Amino acid sequence: MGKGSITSADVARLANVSQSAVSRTYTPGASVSKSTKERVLAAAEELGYRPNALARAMISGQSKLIAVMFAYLENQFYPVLLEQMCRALQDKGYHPLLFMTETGKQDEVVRRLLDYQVQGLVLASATLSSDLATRCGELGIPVVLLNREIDDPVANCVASDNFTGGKLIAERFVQTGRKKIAYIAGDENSSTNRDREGGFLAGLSAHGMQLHARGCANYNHSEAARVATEMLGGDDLPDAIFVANDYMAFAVMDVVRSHYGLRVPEDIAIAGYDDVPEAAWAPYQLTTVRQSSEVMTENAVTLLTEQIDGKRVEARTIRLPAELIIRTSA
Amino acid sequence: MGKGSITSADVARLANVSQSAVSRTYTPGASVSKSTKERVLAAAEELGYRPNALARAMISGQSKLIAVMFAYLENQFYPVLLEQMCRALQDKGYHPLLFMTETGKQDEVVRRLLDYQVQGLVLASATLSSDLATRCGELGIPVVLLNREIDDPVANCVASDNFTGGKLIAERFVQTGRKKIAYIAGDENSSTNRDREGGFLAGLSAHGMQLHARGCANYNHSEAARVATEMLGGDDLPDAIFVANDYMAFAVMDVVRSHYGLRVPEDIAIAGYDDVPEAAWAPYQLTTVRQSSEVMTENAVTLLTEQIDGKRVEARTIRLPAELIIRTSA
DNA sequence: AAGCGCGTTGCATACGAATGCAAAACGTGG
DNA sequence: CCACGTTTTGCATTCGTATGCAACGCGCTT
Repeated sequence: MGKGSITSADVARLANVSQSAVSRTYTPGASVSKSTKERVLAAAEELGYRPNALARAMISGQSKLIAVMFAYLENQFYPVLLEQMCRALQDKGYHPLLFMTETGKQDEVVRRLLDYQVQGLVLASATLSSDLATRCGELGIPVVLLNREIDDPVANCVASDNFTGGKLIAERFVQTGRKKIAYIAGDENSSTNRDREGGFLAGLSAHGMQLHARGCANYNHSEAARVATEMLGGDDLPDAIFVANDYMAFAVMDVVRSHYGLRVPEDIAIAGYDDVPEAAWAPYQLTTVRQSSEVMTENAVTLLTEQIDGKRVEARTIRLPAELIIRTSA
Repeated sequence: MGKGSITSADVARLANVSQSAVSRTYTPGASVSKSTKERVLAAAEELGYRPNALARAMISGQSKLIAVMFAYLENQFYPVLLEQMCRALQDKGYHPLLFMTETGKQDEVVRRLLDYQVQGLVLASATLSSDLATRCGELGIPVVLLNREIDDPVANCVASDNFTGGKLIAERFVQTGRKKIAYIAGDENSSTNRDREGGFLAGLSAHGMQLHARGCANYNHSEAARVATEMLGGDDLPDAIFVANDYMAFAVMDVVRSHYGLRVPEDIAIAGYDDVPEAAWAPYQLTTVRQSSEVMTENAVTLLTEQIDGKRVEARTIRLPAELIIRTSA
């Protein structure tokens, strides 16, 4: 940097104005006459000048940086979310600083992210610790949890109505005459799993039914395959399985068909959650609950920017309506 | 920021030392005695002090920021790459600033990214313009192109040996007795497509064969489905199709089986490129060419950091060996 | 005890842009 | 032509940290 970079002072010299004038030219709403502005811009153009965002951030306290944390990107729901989040932030003039972090090493990561004076924090992947969100809240930087809810009053949450979503799947199973209904859970500690399972069980018991079998696969593809293999290994097979997300549901369907030669949905109905793009693909045609990543992103960014701009202080939780997408798998 | 933030001066006051001493405590290799270092760290701990990375970046010229640009994340190869890139950069003390950008709006994005004084630039997705890389090279910031090659002397490139990869697929088709061989291209302007297709054609003509049909789907899932539908609509069907990447190959397989009721590989062999995780899933079992995202990432980060640290000035191109992964689709 | 050298320390300044304040330029009306 | 109000402008300072330089202290030698 040191050598080649052109500073506002350089531009000022060339344009025969003060450094302040240059600064004001690039500050919307500042007091500069049209003529000096033009001269500054011409000089800037000639030198290839661009204001140093870091210096600007220091003095204005506006880094325009937003930290975005994900635990993993394998589940296809998250890349989509990330892509949209990125574009939405860019459009509003913010810049996403991306962090990937498994549970456990979060403390270090959060410290480093705070070093960069980020103005907000977006947390995705259901498995991130939540007292971390609390800590940031204390420091006064707005936090949005995506696809996860906690009762902490400092964190904003955007999630789909997982309870209702689970219930919709239960009703679908019941209506299509399924009797032996199983559930394969995601991460037991996540709010998404808790709510989806809660809604699902509530839906079943509303019709006087209860779970036939249950397993847990931690939102992991290969674990889901293993759990499904076990679940179908006995002789009292389920005739329907609700899998806590699409990504695991794909693994389950693969086991059901390839390993056990069973048909979906004739022998077993399968349902997932998320409606990732792959759920609509021919081999799966997965019945699922849609979580619109566009809508989630939009809401998250709004919550964040409102707090940054000081338009609102208290955190909010937005629960988006669950929409059942019926395809052939159930 | 303004209010709550604790500065090195605050720590200095509490520890009864100068601000310099605090700074030196956090600068590896600086001259501080053990005793003052301890006092500083104690005071810092008490106040919850952390050095401001932005201020530090300004003066040292080391922002420790790396810009990472992707055009899209739908093709599952890219999220995997991104995740690994992120972790690798984090491990080396760098922080990825993520930008999503379609071709066309790149200029604006690049300008904004340069404002943040990034120390390096990673470009992924085969469809990014390449004179952009040139421009950054001129500004003296190292550039690495992932999964794309250009002949510009300022840009580092890391890609698999796409030519050989394409050739391997051709040989596989020939060896398994395929006669009417088709190709579905990705983006015509991308080096990946050029090389894969080139290698593929070379492989065919080495056995005195030539292409039976050709279409282009721009690395896009739905376009691939459309192109496949057209290609199989006539009465002189191909008996093998090489699709320029896995992501499109899935769409093609879906059309082949669901829309036309043909069997893979009995009626038509299908091959892809990338070996994304989904290629190993039961419904696809796709024969493909592996590009190891770990190895690509590793090489890219090394190239970048070497140039940043000034250990090397000239750019390099690394071509990773192509590995044929044979599954049941071909 | 004086002299030398090395490891520490603080002072002052720099990085590059934003901004409060006062001075200067401008424009208007009397 | 002057007085007054309204922009425009520049000066100086600020953000938080790093670093060259000079001063300092300590231990060791002669």
